Amino acid sequence: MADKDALSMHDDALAGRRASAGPHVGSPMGSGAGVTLTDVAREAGVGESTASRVLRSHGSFSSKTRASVLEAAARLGYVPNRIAGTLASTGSKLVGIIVPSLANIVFPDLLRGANSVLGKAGFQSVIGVTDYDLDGEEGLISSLLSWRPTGLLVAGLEHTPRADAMLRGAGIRIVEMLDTDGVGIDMVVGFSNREAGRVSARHLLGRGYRRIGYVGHDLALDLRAAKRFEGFRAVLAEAGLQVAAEAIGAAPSSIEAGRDGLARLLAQCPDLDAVYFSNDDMAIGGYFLCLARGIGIPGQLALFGHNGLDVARCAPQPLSTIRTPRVEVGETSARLVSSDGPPAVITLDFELIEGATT
Amino acid sequence: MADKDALSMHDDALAGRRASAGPHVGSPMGSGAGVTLTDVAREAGVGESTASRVLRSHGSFSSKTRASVLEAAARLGYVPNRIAGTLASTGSKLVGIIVPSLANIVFPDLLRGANSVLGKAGFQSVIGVTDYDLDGEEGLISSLLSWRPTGLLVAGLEHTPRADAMLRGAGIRIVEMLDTDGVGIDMVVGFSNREAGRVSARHLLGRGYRRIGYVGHDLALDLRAAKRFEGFRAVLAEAGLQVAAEAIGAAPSSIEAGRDGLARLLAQCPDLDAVYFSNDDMAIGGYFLCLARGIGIPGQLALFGHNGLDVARCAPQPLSTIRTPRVEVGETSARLVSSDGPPAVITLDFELIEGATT
DNA sequence: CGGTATTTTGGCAGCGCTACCATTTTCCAT
DNA sequence: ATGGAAAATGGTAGCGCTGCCAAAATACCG
Repeated sequence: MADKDALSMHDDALAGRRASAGPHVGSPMGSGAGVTLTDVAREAGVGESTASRVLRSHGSFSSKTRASVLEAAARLGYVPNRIAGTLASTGSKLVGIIVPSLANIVFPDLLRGANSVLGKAGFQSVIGVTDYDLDGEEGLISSLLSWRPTGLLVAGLEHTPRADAMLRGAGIRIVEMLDTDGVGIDMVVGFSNREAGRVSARHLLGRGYRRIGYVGHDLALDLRAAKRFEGFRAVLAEAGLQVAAEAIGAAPSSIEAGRDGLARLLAQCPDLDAVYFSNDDMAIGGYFLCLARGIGIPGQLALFGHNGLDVARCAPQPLSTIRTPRVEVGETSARLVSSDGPPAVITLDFELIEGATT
Repeated sequence: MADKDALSMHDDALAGRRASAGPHVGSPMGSGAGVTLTDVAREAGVGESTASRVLRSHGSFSSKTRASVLEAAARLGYVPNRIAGTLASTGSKLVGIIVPSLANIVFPDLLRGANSVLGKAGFQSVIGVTDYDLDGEEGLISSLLSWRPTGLLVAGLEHTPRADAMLRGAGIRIVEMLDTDGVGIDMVVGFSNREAGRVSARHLLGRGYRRIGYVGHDLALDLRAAKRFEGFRAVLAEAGLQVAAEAIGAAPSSIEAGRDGLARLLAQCPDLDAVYFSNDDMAIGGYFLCLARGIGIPGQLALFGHNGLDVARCAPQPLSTIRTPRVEVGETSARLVSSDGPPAVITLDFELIEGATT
């Protein structure tokens, strides 16, 4: 860290990374806030546009000029004003990301994938959290749009009519993530939750389980979990079966909700031989309940989750579940958001993990 | 068919959303993108500044004017351009948040707290992830600063000299989070990790454990974990003891790393009576190992973590740990970032949770 | 009803930067 | 040298909005 130019605009594409001009750091007084391009240009004895070109490594300039501009910028502690830059140019180098929650690791995973790719491409992520509220999402969309982002990544395909209209009319790339069961606005990156539910059901049926229960969280809010459950029941129905009992909590998914949900389910219907959970958090809760009560897994009761979290993979008995490519969805979405191809739907594969709980 | 309810309700919701993709909303052509305040003003038959005042509910205007401006804006699908607004005014309504990682739920928790408070106050969060790299942090700081945020929230007190200089010189509110063991730049919100380590050690000693091991992750990167360990060892030293053995992995913390770390630790030193983990993820990994191997907890081996995660609280034997106020730190930081008081250090309490593993 | 408060309103100058264009300088081949 | 192409450079018009100020409309008072 000893030797980058103070300018350090972070975009590595910029020239000047190796200029190593400044003898020291810290600007003379106050700081770089307030130092404008005009100041730098004057200090370097060049025109404004020349300074701008150098700082952005865009266009041509002599290496002499380059050096003096960089030196002046470093000495003054110049920090470019991207707000002004964005207004003057076109693309904003901002990408909005909207997720329903940050409490479930699934979404931070998504963010992580997206942010890492975006960062490398010189974009900044602006986030919005809807708390699973579509009206809240509508507000966030309008709010994010006002920053004139290059594109918007949104979890889910369902939106209010107004949100839908805003997204369509925004004139920017929209990527809807994590769900391919439906019609997208522009780009869609994800997997089929319905199919995941189907695969889960087939797995349980294939293992011979017949008295199957379901433990889930609020389905009116988590539309993707609802689609999984739908696919799950469809397969059961094809086999002439149905879910023997279900416990659906009103709270968001959590380990505790899974534990309590399974307790209620068993109270209501003690002779189940397998339980499908809305996701791994819930399933781990169920698993903990079984451990606590000495319920044999999978002999007495089989457990199946969804997502493929670390905690599920590392449990004494690895949880049978479906690993979803959350980080990859984020990465792919980020890659697409600045592309200019035609609208597309990208379906990524999920993976059935045959753990030790089925 | 008894279970049809949940789904049908869900189906309706989906159908409704999809069906009513609005007849209007959004301008005749293209869309709201491109519609400027000037357009709205012209359409409403008022001056630009009047339209601006109405749309911001700032200043005075007749209710008649208000109605026509609002109507025009709605009809044209006007979306204000905050970039231009920010450039023209002063405050940016953007707040930068820098965290080392998104893979550990601790930081999403922090983000969640901060973002929820910020959102309510009309701010947008712009995030940066350093991957525990201080040089990366430096780049992110400079990058975020270029968006002229109202303030910056940063996890941790340690920065490169250059980053430190940039933060001091930025002329905006800086809040350093999650650590009060050191000197801050402006505001600090967090708790003492060193003290948390001390409290943890005292707890173990108080329960009579004497042969204590440590399982941690890369301490050169996670400075806060290092401070905890330091406090922990200090108390042991005061009691004339020292850590009997330690296993420190090079990878970031994870359940798997905790499991493997404990395995190595036990291989190397089988007669421990307690283990202190760098955090709950690691501790849960250790717990799982004990379950798998049939190691009695806490009889044979006691486990102690840090953070107070859900998974630790809900385990069959709740983990003994320290609950840290992560969300609160985020909330408090967000509240402070737009304040104008003098610099301050706010120390929040952590809580010792006497679980069943010690 | 005149005259002074008060409320509304519109014009316009930037905010800091980039894009475009015109100009100047440098570089070559002749 | 000498014209012409290429490289460098500087001037300047906005980008869309807000803040300031003066002008216009309305309200109020005796």
